[in-house]
Amino acid sequence: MKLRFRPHHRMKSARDFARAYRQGSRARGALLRVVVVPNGLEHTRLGLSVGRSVWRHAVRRNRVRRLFREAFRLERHALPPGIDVVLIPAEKALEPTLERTRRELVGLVGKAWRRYGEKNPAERA
RNA sequence: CGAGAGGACCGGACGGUCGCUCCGCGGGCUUAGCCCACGGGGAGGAAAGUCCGGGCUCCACGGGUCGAGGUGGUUGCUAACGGCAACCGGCCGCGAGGCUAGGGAAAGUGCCACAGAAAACAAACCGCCGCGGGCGGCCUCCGGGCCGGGCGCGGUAAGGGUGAAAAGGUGCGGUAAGAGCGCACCGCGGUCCUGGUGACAGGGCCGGCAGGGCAAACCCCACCUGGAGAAAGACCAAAUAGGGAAGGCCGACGGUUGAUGACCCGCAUCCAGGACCUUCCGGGUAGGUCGUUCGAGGCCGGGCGCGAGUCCGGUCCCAGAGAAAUGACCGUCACCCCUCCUCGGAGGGGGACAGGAUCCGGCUUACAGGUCCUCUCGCGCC
RNA sequence: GGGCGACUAACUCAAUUGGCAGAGUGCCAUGUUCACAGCGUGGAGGUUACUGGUUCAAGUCCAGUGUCGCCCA
Repeated sequence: MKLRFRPHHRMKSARDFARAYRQGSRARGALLRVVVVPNGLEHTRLGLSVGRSVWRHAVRRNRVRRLFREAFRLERHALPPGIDVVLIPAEKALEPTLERTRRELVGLVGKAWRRYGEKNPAERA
């Protein structure tokens, strides 16, 4: 199984993010807030939103982004296909580790995806 | 050895596994593209702050003056600069060196609180000194003499006091007391000479002294500046709506009896018109491509220059992302700290400031640890 | 990426041309009341965001740094 992360695995337009925030279901943990929404594609896509309030310095902010992306890359096949996943840091001044982020990512996406099914029973079929 | 001054530089190294991106070459497929394999490139000295200057792009543009903003020793360097170099002056340091917005206050305006007599036209509070008349006290050889405080007129700027600042400083002479009043040295102003491209420096002569500070207050002088900024700008260009042109179709109702077929009705053709169809054209949104990395470029050698730099030759291609890559997890070895001890090992911990977004030249700010060179002062030894 | 602004007592704001940093609310003490509120009296509280410079003197002028906020799209 290839653990690739290609450009088409990334949410690229403001419309994608707006749809996720408007229609998606959310879940929150110690490290992550996640938003999930179906995207009508066969694969799962990732969106990152790491703002300036998390860390003032770009190096620290990039560290958070890169760890989130790495966790998504490694766990992509454990997630439901055909959804958009937006990851947002849960706290300011976050210093995540890869192991914790991977565990929390899988758990929270599953939780949010179940919530989406309860909210939209028709689409689930 | 200790204490310091200046400058240059580094910013862990190597390897493994899984990934990202660009370029080259080859291959495959369902061929605007996607995928695979191989080789190569992939953050910084500040990439940062955005404080200056330029390249580049678009807009505006006849010239001059005024205004506004900026800069401010001189000479150079540079594409340019508020940068840099060398030099000059001032201040600080025993010194190596450091700091320096450092033009003009005899163009004008303004400000100088409090204190103080007085804060800029100069003047005189306490003083000091002289003269005048009067008062009191003491002495007396009865002529007067001495002392005291007060008043009036005048001299003075030494002393006191205030202040950040009060009409050069020190010394000697001089005087009723004083004062550049006179003299010497220092300072200052003018003028001439010499040296220097120059800022300035040195010297001669003359003048007894002109005159406060603030221009990062207004201002004057000299010089500089058109505006916007890559989200600049150029090109390609869906879907939908709308605009224009041509053709088709309709022209049944409706068209001052629309025109023609002499006239009327019908009919035909044509015209106007049309909410329909096709094709084309231009504008233009989403989206895409370019701008976009070969450049005031790096390295090496040589020439010129004290230097900043510059010229010549050789050589190299050295990040180009785009919801935005340069990452994640390990191992080994160096470096630093702590603990243990069989003094050489074992165990544990640590490594700063910080991430390109159009590109350069500077400035400023942040920074663990470390390397090298030159110089100064002190102590000791030879 | 580019262009601007603000920062003064615990809070909200003043401070002329540079000349002793103030006001209201709040806080503390005290009086009044059986008690509380209110009112009266007195008082404390400041590195003027920070670091330098100009000046005799800086909250004010100049430069740099930090934090917060706004605008362009």
